[in-house]
Amino acid sequence: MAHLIPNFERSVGLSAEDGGAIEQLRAAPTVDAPARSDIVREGDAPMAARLVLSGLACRYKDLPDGRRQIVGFFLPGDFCDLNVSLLRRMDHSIGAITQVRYLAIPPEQLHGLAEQRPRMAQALLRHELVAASIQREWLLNVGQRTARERVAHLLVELFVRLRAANLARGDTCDFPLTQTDLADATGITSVHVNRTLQELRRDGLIELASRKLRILDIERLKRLAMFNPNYLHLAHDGHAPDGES
Amino acid sequence: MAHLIPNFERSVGLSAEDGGAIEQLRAAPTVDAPARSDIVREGDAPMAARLVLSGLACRYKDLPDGRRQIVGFFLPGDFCDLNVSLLRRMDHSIGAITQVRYLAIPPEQLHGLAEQRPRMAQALLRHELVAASIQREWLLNVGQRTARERVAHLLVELFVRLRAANLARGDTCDFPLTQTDLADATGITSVHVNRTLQELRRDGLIELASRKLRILDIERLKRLAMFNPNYLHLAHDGHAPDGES
DNA sequence: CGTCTATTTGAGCCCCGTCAAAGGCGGTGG
DNA sequence: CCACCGCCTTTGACGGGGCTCAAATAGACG
Repeated sequence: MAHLIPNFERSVGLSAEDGGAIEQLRAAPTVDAPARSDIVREGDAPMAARLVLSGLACRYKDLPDGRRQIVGFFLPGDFCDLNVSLLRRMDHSIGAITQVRYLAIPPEQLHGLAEQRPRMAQALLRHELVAASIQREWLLNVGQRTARERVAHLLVELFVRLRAANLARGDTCDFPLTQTDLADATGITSVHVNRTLQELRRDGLIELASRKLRILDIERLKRLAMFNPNYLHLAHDGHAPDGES
Repeated sequence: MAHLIPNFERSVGLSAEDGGAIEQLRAAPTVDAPARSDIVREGDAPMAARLVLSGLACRYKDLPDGRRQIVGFFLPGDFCDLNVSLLRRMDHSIGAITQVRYLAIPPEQLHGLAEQRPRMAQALLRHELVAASIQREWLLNVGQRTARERVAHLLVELFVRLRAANLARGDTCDFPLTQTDLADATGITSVHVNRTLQELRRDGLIELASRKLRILDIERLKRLAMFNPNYLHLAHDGHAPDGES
């Protein structure tokens, strides 16, 4: 587990001197959620912020008749619902795709941490801003791109994020999403996701089988998806604290 | 203009005792943007947070080939890009639908305010969380609902938000959006928006003409749209400050 | 009263959804 | 080691919701 917290540090832009903050976080209880279980349901009262240590989770919303939209994925190092104690009811659900291990951080601990360590608070806020930016790109994806472009874009995004989290090796990464998951995330049918994936395979862009994704031609895939990495804000280039560039 | 800042206070959940903070905000320069102009372009370095005083603005993203997705609307009292100084480049654009008057608040002023007045900081954070929640509902809207449902949902949301901002009279409100705007916000074609609006009119649900919207049957419209108001978090029911309910 | 933008209408068709069933694959137990 | 089971993937036929292209009409504004 030790290697997973650094993953969070990087994603959040903390340097080693903030290690003490990390130590405090590790005091929070670790929880395991089985694959395909719900971690939080819409309508619940928010109980804790969650820091994903391992596994893949998603945030989703559904309609009374069963239609379901995945609105985001949580990779190891990602926070769910950081500031959730400011709102009374959850407006979305969180589900585990694979088995998920996470830290359940009580609101008081989070508040205390934020007050003691302003840079930590800033880093957490930044993390939320990036999440909101990704949400916007998804809306563009679902609203404007064709099925091919949508699937390609999602694959590229996940691959880039997994690589940034050190969870890819070369051009390959684990890929636990089913085609139904991809369908719910892109707003197309699982049947059509299947045909779209076959096209991408036929065009020599990807390999995808038995939960492994291999990107054969990332440049062509990015062009097809009109992928502009800016929205991920991967470079930590905001206000560099204390003048260190 | 005096009546517009209270509109912001309510939307953000501040009580009268925070009036001093409001006064400080009014020190920021007021700017007018002409209708149909861009206020911020994707790729710009973020310069200031903006508090809309009057008019209607939107946040949008576009693709290299011209396709465009509106990802949110800013009503009077709404903040754009509150914490934008934490990210180096804008990942989206902001455009004025009508003429828009806003306060341009420099980052330093905002930071100072947040430090002096923790309740203000909390209120601003809450505002951002609600904006993120609305984004998620939009993704559900565009990803899962049919054209009829999408348009109905957007109309209900805008009406409810305008009413909450005291910008509706009875069942009627100003509605400056063109059918092209509605199309860009819902991910359908303007031609199809037109036909969809005609259906809603034929079914006795709305009247919409010459920039005026009238809701004839809000309950039926909500049912059609599967509108669940939770996501707007309109009741200020988070941490009630200092025990006042 | 001309110009510009927004709305409306029509015809044709294609992308993607629906429904249904078959096949593959991993896990489990006998 | 095989048989079975559940889930996921794949395939086919068909239909329809929404897109495209194009042009006509209606309003807004000077």
